[in-house]
Amino acid sequence: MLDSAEQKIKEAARKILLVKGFDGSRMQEIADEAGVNKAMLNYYFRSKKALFQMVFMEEFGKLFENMITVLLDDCPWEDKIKAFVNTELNHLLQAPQLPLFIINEMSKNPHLMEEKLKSISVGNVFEMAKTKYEKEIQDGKLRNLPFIQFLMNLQSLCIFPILAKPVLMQISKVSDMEYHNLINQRKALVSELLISYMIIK
Amino acid sequence: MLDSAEQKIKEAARKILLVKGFDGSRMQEIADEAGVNKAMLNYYFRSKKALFQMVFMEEFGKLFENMITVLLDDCPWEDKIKAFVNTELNHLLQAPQLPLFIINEMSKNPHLMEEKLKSISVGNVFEMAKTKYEKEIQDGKLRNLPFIQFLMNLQSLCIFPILAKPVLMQISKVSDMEYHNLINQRKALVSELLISYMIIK
DNA sequence: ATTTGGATTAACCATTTGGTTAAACTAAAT
DNA sequence: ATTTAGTTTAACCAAATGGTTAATCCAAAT
Repeated sequence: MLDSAEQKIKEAARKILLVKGFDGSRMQEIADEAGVNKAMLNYYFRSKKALFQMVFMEEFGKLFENMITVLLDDCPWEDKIKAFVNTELNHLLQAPQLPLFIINEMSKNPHLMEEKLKSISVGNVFEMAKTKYEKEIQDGKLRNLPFIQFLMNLQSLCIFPILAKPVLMQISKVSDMEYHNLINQRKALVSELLISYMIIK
Repeated sequence: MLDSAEQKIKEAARKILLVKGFDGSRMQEIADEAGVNKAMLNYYFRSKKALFQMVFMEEFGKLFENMITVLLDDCPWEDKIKAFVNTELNHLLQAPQLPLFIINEMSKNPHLMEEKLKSISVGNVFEMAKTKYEKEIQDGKLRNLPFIQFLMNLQSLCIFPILAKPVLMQISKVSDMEYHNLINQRKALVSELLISYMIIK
């Protein structure tokens, strides 16, 4: 059932936890949002921690789907960068709370997602992408930059402006809509910056 | 007095709040860390909120000192970028919890630092730096990129790898020391990336 | 020696919070 | 009609938490 109590709780928990985090969220608030009795949360999910971990795992998975898909695709790196930046920024514009949520909870408990990481075998994907990347370097098609640094650059330029939105909005005094436009502008700008630096012609 | 109760509380509060945030911190824990009775926190700082705001304002100021100093300096932009990246990354390596703390609490309450921002007149500094920047563009010395986008790139590349350390460490499987080295490597890499893109020769 | 005023403490309080439980409800199976 | 098993609810509980207060301490001023 799409509107079973369990589903309603899941969705309510996702909504509340993503915005307020573990410490900031209240079981009662989630129950209210779901429109069910508070005891139902414990009935279906045993504890606040278990409820949180369920939401965290699901959201954490989403964050990596995009990266994995694009990095393993077999198109030229120029296209790969463009595709990555576009899909990543589109995804983030629709779920802007996601990165702060992940980083926050990972900082509190770094081992939170070790199992999940293994289950989606991020390690393998990382290594495969790295191998492809290094092949291109040896072929003289990419600049000789450590893969991890390239990944940091890529993710930094996409994610940080979403993360730091409230800070950046205040210091640059732009409206919500203007900020949204700035992010859309970035799709082309970030691709251009990375490609001009990475691709050897 | 450097070790007056008030000072001890301040320092303990900074230490605890920076790591655990407002919701995650307990007054008792701060009191223990400071080695004073819990009632002293309310005696000197009225409430948890007031104590938090004091710490937040001070830390927030620190984050901008560097940016302001470097951006308003009158050296060539190539040097400016190098100086910015170096001092910023050095600062962040010593206080890695700072950006997450700021972004976190700003997301919860975007109006938290409006007054502080005015008191250090971030708006003015931003406009002055922007004017200088646009002058260089008109002189054909810098690429024609909106100032805010340049600032986003600069800050993203410096801050995000510090913010996302726990996530990046897990997916790339590097140790603490290796991560520290990666960040040190970035000082040159980030400067090079930005300079090669921005500076027109 | 006494007074004075800030600093410090232990005890206390009201509220919030995550979690439990026993009873009640419901719908399907017998 | 009765049983059964899962679902839902209200009431309850213990622990934690931010904050208050009255009493005490202490050093400097009188």
